[in-house]
Amino acid sequence: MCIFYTYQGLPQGSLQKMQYCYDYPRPAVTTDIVVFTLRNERLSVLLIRRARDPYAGYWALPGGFVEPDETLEQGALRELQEETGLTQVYLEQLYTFGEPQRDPRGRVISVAYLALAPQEVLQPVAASDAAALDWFEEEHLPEMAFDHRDILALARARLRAKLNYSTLAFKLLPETFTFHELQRVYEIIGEQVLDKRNFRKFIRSLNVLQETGETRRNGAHKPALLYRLASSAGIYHDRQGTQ
Amino acid sequence: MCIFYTYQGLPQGSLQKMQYCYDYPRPAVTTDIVVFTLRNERLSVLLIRRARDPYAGYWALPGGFVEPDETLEQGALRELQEETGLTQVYLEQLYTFGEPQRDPRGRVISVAYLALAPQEVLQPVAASDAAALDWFEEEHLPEMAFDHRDILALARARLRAKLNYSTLAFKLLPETFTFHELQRVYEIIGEQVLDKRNFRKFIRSLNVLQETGETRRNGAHKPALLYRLASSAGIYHDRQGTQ
DNA sequence: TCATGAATGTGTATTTTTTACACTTATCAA
DNA sequence: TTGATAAGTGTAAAAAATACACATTCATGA
Repeated sequence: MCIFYTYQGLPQGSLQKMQYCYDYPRPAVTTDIVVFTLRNERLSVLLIRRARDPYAGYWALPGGFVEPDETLEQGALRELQEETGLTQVYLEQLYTFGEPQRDPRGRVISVAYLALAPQEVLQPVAASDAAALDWFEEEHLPEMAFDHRDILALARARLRAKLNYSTLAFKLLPETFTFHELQRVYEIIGEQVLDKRNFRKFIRSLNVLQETGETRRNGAHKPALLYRLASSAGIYHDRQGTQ
Repeated sequence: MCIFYTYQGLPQGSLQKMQYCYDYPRPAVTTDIVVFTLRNERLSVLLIRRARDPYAGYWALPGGFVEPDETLEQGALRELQEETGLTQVYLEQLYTFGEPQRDPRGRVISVAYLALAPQEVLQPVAASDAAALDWFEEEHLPEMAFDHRDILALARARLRAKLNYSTLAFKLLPETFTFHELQRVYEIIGEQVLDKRNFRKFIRSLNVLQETGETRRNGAHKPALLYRLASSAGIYHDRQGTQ
């Protein structure tokens, strides 16, 4: 398969436009990345405004075609870097979307990824082509291209579902953080307020916190202890895994 | 994209072998299906013996190329039907495998599915090309082709992890079943023995059982009541989702 | 310097859930 | 009629989750 075909009899234009030929039709394969972060105490997703048809003017998830020699995850990371400048994100595979009609240009199968990062890491976004990139909160999503709204919805649901049996929440915080900041992550994603003492008990039972010894002064009150995620802590995937 | 290219100047052989040409290289996309069932109180997986290279003589998961006008799930079901005769199975997407080197013939991205069915539904397998198809227990797996061993391992882990927050176990039983049969499913997949009374409490708390009113006589003892999964019962995906 | 305001940090009692555990019942076969 | 076998049931103890209130530390300003 995967033959690089150079038939000399083809007109010059055709040669450059259609070099890759196969016995059977093949779908295009892309990655789409749902990047979540917390901004102003709101869960926000990074979208790109499409310049061209189809869906010109609509907003889309970052992503693009998978290249021949990269893994799917590498492809997702590369596209994210190229389109948004982001490099330091946590990434996990979400689901693969393959409805035949999901892209009007033809068959495109997309492997969707869920990405999480603290806002601090995401400053590069501001440096990019600002007009075409923006963060959106759940309640104020723009019109989205393709089936990207569905992908986003699944990512949101997955994030919420995994909160209680994973350490995903920590991926939305900088390296060191206070107990209260961590609690806010759980509250915002879970959309419910939590009792301070019970929350601390819950986190401690995970056995993944490490004291830094540092504190943070934050105003006219007692300073908060700073913690980090212990290096021994895994991600607790799937209660093992994915869905 | 996805152009049907018919350049008349090509030699006859080439025309039939390479009709589909694209601007950029595209991976092939396949589905692979991990079909689990319970046979003789053992969790077993359906494999196909490969006749050709690569991996001639090795065993592989059923699956194959996704066609242009079918969804990924339809592709998985079609391949399963073509290769094994199975039609009535529960199917859910597992994970997408895309290591560049996973198939020596070239770039092949595989969307893996987890399938479950009661043994009763799986009789067609016997009718198929018997030499090339077989069921294997976990402890006696043959040498497997490609990365299919990894796919199988992930499916096994997912199945076990989802037992306690889904109704997947029911998909391994016929329409009506006894409490004890259901308990055996949990015990076999979870690899632990369970207390009869606590198990019954647990299942009842799910609120998905419907009495049929029938009983099953099974030997020199009290007959067991038969139940079915209530039609109102969902799958309890993901605590919503996948990983 | 002292009083106030504001967020940090801690423990216990109650409720709920999970676990451990043993005997009676219905049927078949001898 | 008796014995063997799997079905079916309830309660007490332990563990986990929940509800709930006050003392501590610091900054600020009177």
